Amino acid sequence: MFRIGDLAAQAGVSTRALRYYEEKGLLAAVRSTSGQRYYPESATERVRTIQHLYSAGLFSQGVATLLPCVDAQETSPEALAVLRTERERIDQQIRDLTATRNRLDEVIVIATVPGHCAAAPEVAPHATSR
Amino acid sequence: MFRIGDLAAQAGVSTRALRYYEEKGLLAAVRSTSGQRYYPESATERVRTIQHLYSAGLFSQGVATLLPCVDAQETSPEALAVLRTERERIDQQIRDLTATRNRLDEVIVIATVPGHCAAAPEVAPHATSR
DNA sequence: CTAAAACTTGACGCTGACGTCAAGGGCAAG
DNA sequence: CTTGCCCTTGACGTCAGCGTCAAGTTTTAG
Repeated sequence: MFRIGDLAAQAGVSTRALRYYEEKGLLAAVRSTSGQRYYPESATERVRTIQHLYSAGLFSQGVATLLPCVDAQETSPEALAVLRTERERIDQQIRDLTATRNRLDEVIVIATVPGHCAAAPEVAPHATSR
Repeated sequence: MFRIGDLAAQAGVSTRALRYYEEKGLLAAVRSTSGQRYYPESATERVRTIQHLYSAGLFSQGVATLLPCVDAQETSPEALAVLRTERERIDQQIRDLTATRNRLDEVIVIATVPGHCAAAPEVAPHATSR
């Protein structure tokens, strides 16, 4: 059983974040008689999952809905709808990011390759160096 | 030459956003003697570019640095560093998002396919229905 | 000319995931 | 027992990209 500081160190987040997750119903903790939080080993993994979902653009509400599915394999029909919606959103986001990345790559190539040619891709026919 | 309301409608953003972009040095406007803003046709495209960069996770400062490169093909060495840093960040973000999407897909499959089997992928050998 | 619509600057509000004090309580070591 | 670190709740602060209201000016339509 970890104390909050240990879990924070393990998972690489702040104790404030962990209390915030509890407040949002994302992360439960066993309390000692004096009120101190204790977490099982599995909490580390759960915190990482929470972080992933957050960084995928979900809000606390969405994370709260999807967490039971992701780690307990229990999927309510309501959650399934959220799953599909979020999946689509993430997929779209990936497409947008890929497009933006390609544009940046183009700019980088133009900036680094001296003899650049905007209109013609100028790809080597069938044999590149190495 | 568009007025601010026209440009907002064309680009699908608010007038507030356009003034904000100007404040951040992302979008210049010609001013009439009375102070009203006028934008060239090309502003529509520029606004879309700004939106793309924002949605890729850049802050105003980063957008301001990269904009001259993206639309004028002038890349300072300072900007090139930002380009590469942001490109890496976006690339990492794409990898993270893809991983998260795959996890969601897994949950969706488990939730929708009745006879699910966690350990074995159970892919049909070489002939699926339809 | 006049009224409505669109524009101006200025400034405060909002949202979300925390950061950061503040003021106190708990607990193992010497 | 006391020192010192870790914990508790509570509450206000932050940051970024705008939303929104206010009060006044300008442009456009009839």
